[in-house]
Amino acid sequence: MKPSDSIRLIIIQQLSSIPKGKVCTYGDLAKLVGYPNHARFVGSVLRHLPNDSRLPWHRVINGNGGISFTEDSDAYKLQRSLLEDEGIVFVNGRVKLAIYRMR
DNA sequence: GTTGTGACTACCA
DNA sequence: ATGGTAGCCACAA
Repeated sequence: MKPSDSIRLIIIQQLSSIPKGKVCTYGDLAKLVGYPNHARFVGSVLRHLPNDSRLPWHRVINGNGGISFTEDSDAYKLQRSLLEDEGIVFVNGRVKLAIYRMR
């Protein structure tokens, strides 16, 4: 088992603890699990998640408060609608500040 | 080894 | 606000 595998597990564990209606950034998530500067790695972990995973991957957004997909992509539309279903409001492509962020 | 890549960030002009 | 750049670091080729 590679060291990065345990990081992966911790990231997934933290991810699953994000409550509905809240979101977290890649960088913050990385920092939460004790690995600052691993924002990209977090993204990489999410990218490799199985499609049937029940993890709330959609609650992870970038540091600008937006979705890290191009606006015309299917993934963008999916993530956004999932968040809006949880009551998260978007303003100008960004998550509205009042609801944005956990902890 | 080396190189290129990315669901990222922080800075700076 | 916006665009470019430079760190960042695991991973795949």
